[in-house]
Amino acid sequence: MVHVEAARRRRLEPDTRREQILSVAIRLFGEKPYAEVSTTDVARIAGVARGLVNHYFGTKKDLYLEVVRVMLTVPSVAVERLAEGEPHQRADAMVNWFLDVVSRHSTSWLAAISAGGIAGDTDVDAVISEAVDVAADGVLAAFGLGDQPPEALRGMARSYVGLAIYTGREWLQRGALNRDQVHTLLTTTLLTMVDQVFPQAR
Amino acid sequence: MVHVEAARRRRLEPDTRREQILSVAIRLFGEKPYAEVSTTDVARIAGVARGLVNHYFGTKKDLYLEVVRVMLTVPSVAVERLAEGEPHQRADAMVNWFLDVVSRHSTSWLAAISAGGIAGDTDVDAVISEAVDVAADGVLAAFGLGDQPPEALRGMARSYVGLAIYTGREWLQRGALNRDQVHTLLTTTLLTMVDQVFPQAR
DNA sequence: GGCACTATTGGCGATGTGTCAATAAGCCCT
DNA sequence: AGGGCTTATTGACACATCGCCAATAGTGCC
Repeated sequence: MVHVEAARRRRLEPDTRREQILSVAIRLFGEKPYAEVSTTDVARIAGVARGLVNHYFGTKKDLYLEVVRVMLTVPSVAVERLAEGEPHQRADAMVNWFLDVVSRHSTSWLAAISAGGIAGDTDVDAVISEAVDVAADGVLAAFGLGDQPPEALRGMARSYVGLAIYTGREWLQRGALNRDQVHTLLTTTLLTMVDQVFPQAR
Repeated sequence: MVHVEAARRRRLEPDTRREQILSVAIRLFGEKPYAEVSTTDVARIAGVARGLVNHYFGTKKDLYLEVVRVMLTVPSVAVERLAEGEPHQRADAMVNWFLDVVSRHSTSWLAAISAGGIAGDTDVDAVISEAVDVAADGVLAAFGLGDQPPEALRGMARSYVGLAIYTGREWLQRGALNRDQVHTLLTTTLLTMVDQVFPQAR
């Protein structure tokens, strides 16, 4: 006779348990949109009572914010290494780096990006906006505009990042563009913006 | 003594009632994000039983889709009028038209755009994506590339629209850019893309 | 004025979420 | 080894929202 264990309750280190639940949440939110993932699902798959999820992460949205944060956390590159050579080379290197990162984590990246607002949700927007800020500052730094940039300049850089994001989706999600096309589009526009647009925001 | 009417039930034409409820929904979804608007709110403000909302619009998301559709429906311009003159003039006219439309309906436009996915919700994405398609086709038409464009070209045009959207937010929501700066950014990048990027997608 | 059509209501059942007191797992100390 | 204590974990309660549907009552028509 098979011995059916009554799934005894196990007690883990808070950090361990927290991370375990988080990994389950990352997987689920990567598969289905926010509304279609219930904390009950997360708890059940993690083999845990639903109350525990709330205990560790507070509200469901808090958990989701944590997930998006992780998904958008990108191996921060040594930006200094990009800030070398001709402008054309810098743009090329930066775009390549972006495309590498994005294509490597494509599914989770797409999920996180298209989380752009739980229909305008303030908190989620803030998290994404922060990630965009980091990327934009990276762009500016690569062209030696990194220290104390005026707000307008940062706005323009963020716009460019927005273009990169949108074009990335066009490549990875829609499949309307291939990597080469995305590459030319992004390098070309980046160079024109650095040359002709950025100077307008002194 | 004040005569307190017992709010008698009133019977309207289905079309009228539907539109009345829809207008309330448009207002509410323009003010708060999706999750913070309940069909109960909509019904109460419309002075109607909640069941009626479901009766006319089906599910809550269906109602929301309808709202986003209306918000994104833009006075379609006579594109032909944009397709005149030098490329620089065409770009200028197109960007100006976009900025006019967007600034006029700024609040509802922002709400609809930042609805970009109820965290990746498929249906909402489809509606927004459709609006982007229309705009992208407009861009192509303005430069005489409108008939039977290859999919890659449409993808590039959509990317540009994505840039425009993102830059618009940077202007109207963040306030990091002023209209002039947005204008130069969009015209400059549009011209480079038409000149140097679009040709790559034959 | 009565009747039929149907717009409108109100309540039921199901699902999901946050909270909190009760429970028990596992370590420490004797 | 065993009893006690900390606290990780549970389970249930209260509340909100949603979709659905039979019952109700305006309103125009004969």
